[in-house]
Amino acid sequence: MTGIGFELLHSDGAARSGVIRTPRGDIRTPAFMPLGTTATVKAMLPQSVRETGADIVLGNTYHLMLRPGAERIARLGGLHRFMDWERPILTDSGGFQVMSLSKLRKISEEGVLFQSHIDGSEQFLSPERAMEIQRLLGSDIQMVLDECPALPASQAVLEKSLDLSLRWAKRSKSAFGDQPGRACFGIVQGGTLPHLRQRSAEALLGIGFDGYAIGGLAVGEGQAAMFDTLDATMPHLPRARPRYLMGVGKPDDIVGAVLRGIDMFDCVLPTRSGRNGQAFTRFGTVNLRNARHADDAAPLDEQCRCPACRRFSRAYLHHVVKAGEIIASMLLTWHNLVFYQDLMSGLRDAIAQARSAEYASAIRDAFRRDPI
RNA sequence: GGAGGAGUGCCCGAGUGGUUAAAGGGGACGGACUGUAAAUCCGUUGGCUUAGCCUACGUUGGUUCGAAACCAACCUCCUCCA
Repeated sequence: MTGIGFELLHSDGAARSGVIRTPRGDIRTPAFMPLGTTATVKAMLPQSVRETGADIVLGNTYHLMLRPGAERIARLGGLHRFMDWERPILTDSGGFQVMSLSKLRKISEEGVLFQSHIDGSEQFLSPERAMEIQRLLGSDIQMVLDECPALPASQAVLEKSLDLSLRWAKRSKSAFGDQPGRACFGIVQGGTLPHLRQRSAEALLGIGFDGYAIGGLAVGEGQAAMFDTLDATMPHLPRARPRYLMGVGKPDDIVGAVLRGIDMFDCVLPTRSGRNGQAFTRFGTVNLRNARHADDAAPLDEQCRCPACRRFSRAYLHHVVKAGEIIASMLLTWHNLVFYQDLMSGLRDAIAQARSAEYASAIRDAFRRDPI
């Protein structure tokens, strides 16, 4: 294997904790990876992102291809130096944009023709080009180009989509080639259909990847269906490789997935919700826009270590959210990333102590309760 | 003192006879957000016994089948002239 190392440290039922070792640093798993789609974790300085406990962040092939351009980033010394994040970076391939920008693209066997959402220009992304871009960026973990279908979808649609994704996976792996110290992950698709998930996983294993992602979930199927799909998929993934549930999720989604053996997560929620006035806390979600916080001198969570909680009142956070001040985005993003990272470290500890089910149950309860 | 102009729902502001409980914006209140077209988007915002009724467009009175809209007087504000 030319990629990266993965060391399992503890397991507790299906849940496991470990370390992914890369030349740019270790990634403690289960890991939450903040999104830095356009070469920035929005509203955060890289050093602050690190201080939340993040070992790795994401970048995005499609977005960076459009602006500022992969070749430009390469000329400027690569994505790590460009965005001042010297630790590992995982790049998504643009597969998610095949769904999220579905009105602005055409799929063919060869690849995806996007109409740029920025200036309308045509941009062609093939599996080969997606991998070339990720190599130019200097990505440590590169994702194959896939098609992420929205759910619900018919079996015929899912099957056709899956087959295309598998052909693209093979081309992606081939284009990835041999990059010492860097990894290439395959992406399992198949909607919520167990037999398709199995077929996808087995085909990807046949190609051989450094890690296996599960894509196409949390796209409208609901949590129960998502968990069922995980239950059906996990047995077909090798124990010795990292498993990455793409785009997930809410705290209780993550906890449920960790219990099922997932090692890696990414999601816009902590950052986007932070910019939209919502905080994730051990009491559940708190909407700082709500009037009930206006006179509340107490911190968001007196036990939280983040600056928003240590130095400001709920009343202040409410005020800056309502006033649309930039510091509101900064503070709530910071808080949410700290919450997510502490959630992950709590899970890692719980797994090491063989009490992950208990920990998970507490998190689920918090997010069922009305927020305080 | 004279001549013009204006007063609309929490605020600003459209509307000059019926399709107006009254556009639009803001504010307020609430909701959503899951590999980021998102510092975004959506809903509500007079009252009630809510398929309806009542109260509302400075005040009062009038014209009309019908008035936020037309007329008169009054009140308040603005501009210009003396």
